[in-house]
Amino acid sequence: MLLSRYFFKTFKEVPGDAELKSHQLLVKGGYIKQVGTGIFSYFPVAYRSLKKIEAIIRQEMDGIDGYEVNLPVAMPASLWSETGRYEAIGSEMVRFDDRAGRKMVLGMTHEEAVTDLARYVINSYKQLPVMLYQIQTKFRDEPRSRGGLIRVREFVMKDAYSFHASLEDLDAYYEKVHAAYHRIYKRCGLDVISVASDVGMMGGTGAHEFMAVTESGEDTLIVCDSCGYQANREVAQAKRTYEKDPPEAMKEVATPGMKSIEDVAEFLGVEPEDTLKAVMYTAGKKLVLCVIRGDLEINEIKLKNYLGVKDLVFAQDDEIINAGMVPGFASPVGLKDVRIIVDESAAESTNLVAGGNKKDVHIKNVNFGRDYTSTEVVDISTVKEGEACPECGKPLTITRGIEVGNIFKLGTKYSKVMKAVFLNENGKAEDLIMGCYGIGVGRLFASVVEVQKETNRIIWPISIAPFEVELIGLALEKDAKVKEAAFETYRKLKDNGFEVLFDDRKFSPGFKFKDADLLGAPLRVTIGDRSLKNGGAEVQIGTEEKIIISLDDLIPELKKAREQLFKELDS
RNA sequence: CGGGAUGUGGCCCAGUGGCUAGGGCACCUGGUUUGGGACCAGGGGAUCGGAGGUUCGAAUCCUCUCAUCCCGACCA
Repeated sequence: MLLSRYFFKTFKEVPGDAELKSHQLLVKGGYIKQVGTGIFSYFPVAYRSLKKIEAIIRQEMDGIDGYEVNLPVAMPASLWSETGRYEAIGSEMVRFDDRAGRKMVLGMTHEEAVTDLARYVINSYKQLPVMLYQIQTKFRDEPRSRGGLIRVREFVMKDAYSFHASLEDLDAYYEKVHAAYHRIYKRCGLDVISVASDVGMMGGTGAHEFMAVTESGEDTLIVCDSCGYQANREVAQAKRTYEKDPPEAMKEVATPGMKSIEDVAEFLGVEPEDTLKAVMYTAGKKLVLCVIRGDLEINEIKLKNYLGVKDLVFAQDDEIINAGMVPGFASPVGLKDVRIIVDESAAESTNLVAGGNKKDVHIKNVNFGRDYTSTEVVDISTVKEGEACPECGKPLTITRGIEVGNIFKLGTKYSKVMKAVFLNENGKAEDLIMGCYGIGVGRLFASVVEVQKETNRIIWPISIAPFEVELIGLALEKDAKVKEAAFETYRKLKDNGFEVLFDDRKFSPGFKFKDADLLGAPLRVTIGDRSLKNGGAEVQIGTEEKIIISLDDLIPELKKAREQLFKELDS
C-alpha cells in the first residue's frame, strides 16, 4: 500500500472532548470519526485491524465447534414479547413501527433470535450440544456512552449461544469457552484477567467477565495477589473475623446533630466499626431496612439479587418517618412491621452504637438477637481494600478494568418461555440448557491501545496490526539511489507476503515519523541517504533499539522478526 | 432522567452590542527544504448549531430548540 494513495489522515490536534488515551490516539491517528453520541465510522486502517480481530475470534469459536450464523438487525416486537423483554427492557432498546404499523425493535442482544433458531431445528438430545455464534452490529441506546470506543451505542459484538442437554454438559462447555476466550485475548496481544461476576437480572448459575486491567476502566475489581482470587466488586466477598465481647446493657446517649457515622464515632470516641449503619431502601414498593457495620458500605447489587428486585432506591425522609424512624438516627431497635436485612458484619459484632430512633439520640451496646432480630442475615457488604481474601486470607487489592468479554451460564431462562425443548433418551421433553458468551470487538480494539504505556504512539500486536511493516522512505525525490532502494524494498516486502505500508509521500522526516508512531506498525523500516551510508535500512521492532540491516539481509531478518512476534502471542 | 458545561472554516481556539469575524494547524499554487510534526510568498474555504425576539445595529442580549461533553442515576 502506498501511503500517498491511501485514504488516511492524521491530526495534530484532537477534539477537546476526547479524554481516554485510546480515544485520543485513535482519533489523532485517523482510525475513527465520531458521527453521533456513541456512534462511530471506522477508517480503513481501523477496519483492517477489526477484521483481524474478528478472524481470530472466528478461528477460536470454530475451534470449539461453533457455527457462525447471521441474525436479524431489526426484529418484530412479538419475538421479544415471548420472553417478556419487549416490556421489561427500558429505553435502551430502540423501538419503531414499520410501514404497516408493526412494532419492531433493533437487536441489542440476540437470545430470542437464536433460541428461535434452536427450537426450529433441535428436536433430540442427539443434536446436542451445539453452539451458534454471530459477529454483528448491535445497537443499544445507552443512557451514557463515553470514552471513545470503550462505551458506545452502536458496536460490533461476537455473541455466542450454546445449547445443552444437561447442566453438567453446560459446565464442561463453559470451561472450553473460558479457555478459548483466554486464547483470543492472548492472540490479540491483550492481557486480561477473568473475574467472577454478577449474574444480575439474567438469572443463571454462574458468570465471568474478562477484564483488561487499567486505571481508566469502568469496573472495580477485587483481586488477591496471593492465591489468584479475582472478582468484580459487585460479587466479591471478604473473610471477616469478629471479636465478641459479652453483651452490655443498652444505654441512650445524647448526640446532638451527629447524623453521619464519622460524626457519631468521633463524638463518642469510638471507631466506625463499633457502630451500626441502618439504611432504608424502597425495593419495588416496599420498605426495607438494611443493617450493616458502620465502616462498611452496602453493596446494592448483592442486595438487589437477594431481594430479587430490579428497582432499588434510597427511601425518602417521609417514608422513613412513616416507618417509625428518624432520618439520621435510624435504627432497627424497637422497630415493628419493617423488613430488616442484616449483613453478617452487623450480626456478628457486639456492643455497637446504633441510632436511637429519636432526634439527637444514639444507643450504645446494641446487639443482634437481643435488641433487634431478623431471620435474614446475609452478605450485602462491599469489600474494602486490604480486607482478607475469602480463599486464602491474605489482603485483597482493588484495581479497575475494562470489561472486554463475558461468559454466562444462562440455564433455561429463555428456552423455557420460548418452548425450546428437546426429547431426552426417554423420549421426554426437556428445556434446552443454554450458555451465552460475548466479546465487544471494538472495545477489545480500543482496549489494546488503552492499556499500552506509551502515550504518544501506538504499537499494535502484529496479529491485529493494520500493517505488519511500515516502510518510510526519506527525501525520495532528492536522491535517485534512495528512491530506487526504497521502492525495491517495498516490492520485495510485498513479494514476500508482508502487509506493508510504504510512506512515499513528499513530507519532512519528522512528519512521517509522527504518522508512523500513530499507525503503529510493529515493524518499522526507514530508508534514507543516511541509512544507506550506514549500510542499509534502519529497522525498529516495537520499541526496541533501532538497528541497521543491509538491504540483502532485510527480508530474512524481517521474516524472523515477524515470526518471533507471532510466536510471543501464541498460547 | 437529574446536575454542570460547551457549540465560531475540516481540527484547536480568540473575539461578550459597533467598520469587511481573527489566528494557529490542515488544504491549494509557486519556490526553497528533507533523520522527529520545515520555511517564504500567494490563495480558497464560515449564512458564528438552528428558530424566533430585542435593537439603528447581534457571534455577542433574551426565549425556545437541537447537538456534543463531563458527573450522577441506569445498563442486556
